[in-house]
Amino acid sequence: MNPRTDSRSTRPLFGTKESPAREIYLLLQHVAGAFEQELSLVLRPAGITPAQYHVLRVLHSAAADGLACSAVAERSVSGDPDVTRLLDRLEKQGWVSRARESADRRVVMARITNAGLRLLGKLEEPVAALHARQLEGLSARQRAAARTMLLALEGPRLG
Amino acid sequence: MNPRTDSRSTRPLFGTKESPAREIYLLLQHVAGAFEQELSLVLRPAGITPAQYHVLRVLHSAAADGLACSAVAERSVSGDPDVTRLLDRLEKQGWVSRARESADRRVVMARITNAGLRLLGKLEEPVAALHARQLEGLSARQRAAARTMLLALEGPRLG
DNA sequence: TGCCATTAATCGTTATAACGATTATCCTTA
DNA sequence: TAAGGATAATCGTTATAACGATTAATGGCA
Repeated sequence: MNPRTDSRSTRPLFGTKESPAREIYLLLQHVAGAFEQELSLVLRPAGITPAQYHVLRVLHSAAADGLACSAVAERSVSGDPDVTRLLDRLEKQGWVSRARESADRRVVMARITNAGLRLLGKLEEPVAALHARQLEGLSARQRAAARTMLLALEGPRLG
Repeated sequence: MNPRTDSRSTRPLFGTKESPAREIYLLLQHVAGAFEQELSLVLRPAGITPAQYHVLRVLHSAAADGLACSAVAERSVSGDPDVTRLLDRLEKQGWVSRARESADRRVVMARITNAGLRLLGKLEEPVAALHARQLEGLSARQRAAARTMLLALEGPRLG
C-alpha cells in the first residue's frame, strides 16, 4: 500500500478533549471516509468511483425499465447535485445508456448496459470481501445494533 | 431550506435487497454525508468548509506552539492529501499564519491567529447545537454504544 | 567531506463537486 | 386554448479534491 493512503492507517486519533457529541461526529466522519477510500481503491482498476458504482447498482436493481435521472439522484448516497455529469461519464465509458422518454419528453431514462452488468459481476466478489473485512471488528449482535443506531440517526431527517 | 439540500431529507432509502454488510456501509455513508452537509450549512456564513473548520480546531488545541503541516494532515479527518492549499486558503482569509522553522528548515509551522480564535468562538454555539440535534435520536446509552462501535470499526485499521 | 536515501512541503494538472441559472416540456386553469 | 407555474434535465462557472512529480533541506555513512 502506498504511503499516502497508508498514512490514514496510523494516524493518531484527534484530540481527546472533544465534546461527546463532537467526538461521535468525528469518529463517524473518520470511519466513513476510511471505508469510502478503501472502496475507491478496490474500484480503481475498473475506472469508476464509489458514487458511480452505487449508481450502477441502483440501475441494476431497476433492470430493463431504467430509471429517470431524478430518481437516480434521489437514491444517490450523497444526494448528488449533478447526476447529469456523473451519468455523462458512465455513458462515455459504456456502462449506461440514456434515452429521452416519449411519454413525457422532459424525463431522460438511464439504463445499465450489458457491459455495465458484466462490470458489476466482476466487482461483486472483491467488494463483498472488502465490506466483510471492514465490518470484521463487529460481532453479529453488534452489527444489528449498528444498523439500528444508524437508522435512528438517519430517521430524524425523514420528517 | 432550499429545495436542493432539502431533497436529502425526503429521499427514499436505497434498495432493500442489499447484503447486510453493504446496507451498513450505505447507511454509514448516508448519515455521515448528511451530517457533513448540515455542518457545511452552519459554517457557510463564516466562509469555511468542514475540513477547514476541523483544521482550525486542531490548531487551536495546539495553541501557540503551532503544528507542522504534516502533523495537521495526520490529524485531518480525511487524511487530506493537500494540506498545503487548504492552509493557503485559511491563511488568505487571515485565520492562520505559517512560518518556516529555523531548527529544521524543511518544516513549516502553522498557527491559528487571534482572528481565527475569535471565529471559532463565534461558531462554537451553533456547531454544538447542530451536533446535539444530529444525535437527538440516540439515548445516552445508545451514544455510548455508538462510540464503542465506531471505535471498533476504526480499530482494525490501526494495525 | 561528499554522496545518497529520506523527509517536508509545494506545485502542475486533471477530475470531480457544488452552486446557480437556463432550457425544454408539461400541467393546470382561467 | 393561451398563459403562468411547475418540473426534468442540462449547462456555465468556480472551488475543491486527488494524484503524481518536483524542489528544498536534513541526516547517515562511506
